Amino acid sequence: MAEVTKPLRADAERNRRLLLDAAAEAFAEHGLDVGVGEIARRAGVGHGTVFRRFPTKEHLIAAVVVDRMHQASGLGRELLADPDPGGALFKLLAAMVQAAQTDRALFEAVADTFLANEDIRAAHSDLVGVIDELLRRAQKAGAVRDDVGALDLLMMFKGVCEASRPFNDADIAARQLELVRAALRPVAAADRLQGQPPTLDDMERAFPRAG
Amino acid sequence: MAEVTKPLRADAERNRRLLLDAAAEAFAEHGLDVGVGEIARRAGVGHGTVFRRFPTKEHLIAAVVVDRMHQASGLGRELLADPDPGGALFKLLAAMVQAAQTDRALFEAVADTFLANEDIRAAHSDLVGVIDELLRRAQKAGAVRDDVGALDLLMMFKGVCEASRPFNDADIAARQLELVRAALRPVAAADRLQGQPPTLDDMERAFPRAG
DNA sequence: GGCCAAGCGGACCTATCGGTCCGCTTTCTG
DNA sequence: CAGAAAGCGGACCGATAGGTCCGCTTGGCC
Repeated sequence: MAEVTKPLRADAERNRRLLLDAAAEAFAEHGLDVGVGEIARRAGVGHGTVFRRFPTKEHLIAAVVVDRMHQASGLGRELLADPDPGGALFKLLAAMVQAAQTDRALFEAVADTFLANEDIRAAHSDLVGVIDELLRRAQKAGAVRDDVGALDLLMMFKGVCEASRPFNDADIAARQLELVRAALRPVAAADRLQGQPPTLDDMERAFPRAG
Repeated sequence: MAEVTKPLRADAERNRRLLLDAAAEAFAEHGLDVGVGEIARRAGVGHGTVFRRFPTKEHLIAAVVVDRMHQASGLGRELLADPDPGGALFKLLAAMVQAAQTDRALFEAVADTFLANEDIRAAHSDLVGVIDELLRRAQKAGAVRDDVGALDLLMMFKGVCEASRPFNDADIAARQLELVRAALRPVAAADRLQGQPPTLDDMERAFPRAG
């Protein structure tokens, strides 16, 4: 996980970025099944180069995923300063939904096998942390019911992405997000959810550490 | 689309069922990427047999999907007689969520390329029709906000499935479904959704007919 | 019971994928 | 500027997938 990376040579670093971008683009267009060859071609490098930088294809995917997650948590941190707690939370969700519409394929990766990857786990925990802060702020302000947790939110977010993905239509995604908003409105005591919100531990259980 | 199928020979018909069941099981366990060989082995037939009955692997997948969709719309029709309109709607959704938790992989298929398959399209339209009836009943009874459509529902359903899938935990899925229920509660005029519910035509646009 | 179409299954083909290897080139350092 | 280390890329490999073919078997009908 994020070793002490000695600096790459200039050309190597440049190619690394080219590859990450090309990979993100290729995954967005054709799903995770695009061949490494196609990615290399887009990046304008030999496909041997891919495997020197990323030991396996999974490593490459993981690197792209981590990249995107960092973007999201970065935005989330900025939004912590937003004067409108409820609005800030939904701004983040909206941005994530939009990003996800481009990077559809990556969410497959996160969900399926790759949470076994330590880098992704770390980036994911970080993101959950940020969302948690935004959520608590929104709850304290009375903008969101207080019987839901960050993971509930993240799951609903994922739901919106997956549900609206095939339409590839921003309006439809926005409509679904609006329904999420409705689901999150404060409710009468009688309508509160049973049980506790899922936790990161629940996820750990669902994704046992590699091995 | 559902040609006038001349009856199969007895052994062929038996093998067809064996294959469909084996395929459903294999897809559930290992995702859509299981080899045709593995499916054939489970069914206890040679893998050449698979390709005689289903010209390509996609046809096999489509057949399994159609099977499941018919089950859902069948249940939906029964529920139309349920004295509690709101409850009936959610009973169907709950059953579908549960089924989807087993047949995770199949939903991939529906979403991605396979709505290009005519059989699936037909089964899907039928299911949407049933859900639409159940939904209108529930709306007329005041159990559900009336600014959502059947496809809104189906999308949220899909969202719940996808979101809770990796947890593989019925409680978590139920919790998400409860949040959907919250989203569907009647709302004040000010909180109504903008625009119209998505229609089957929107889907047609998103999934152009094969060609 | 005998004939024949329908069905069967596994050997086989081909394409493609992830991944390795090695001779050549580029960058960095002293 | 020169030598060494790092990087490069494409030929190559093995595995595995979906799909075809054809000699043999089986079930259905007169």
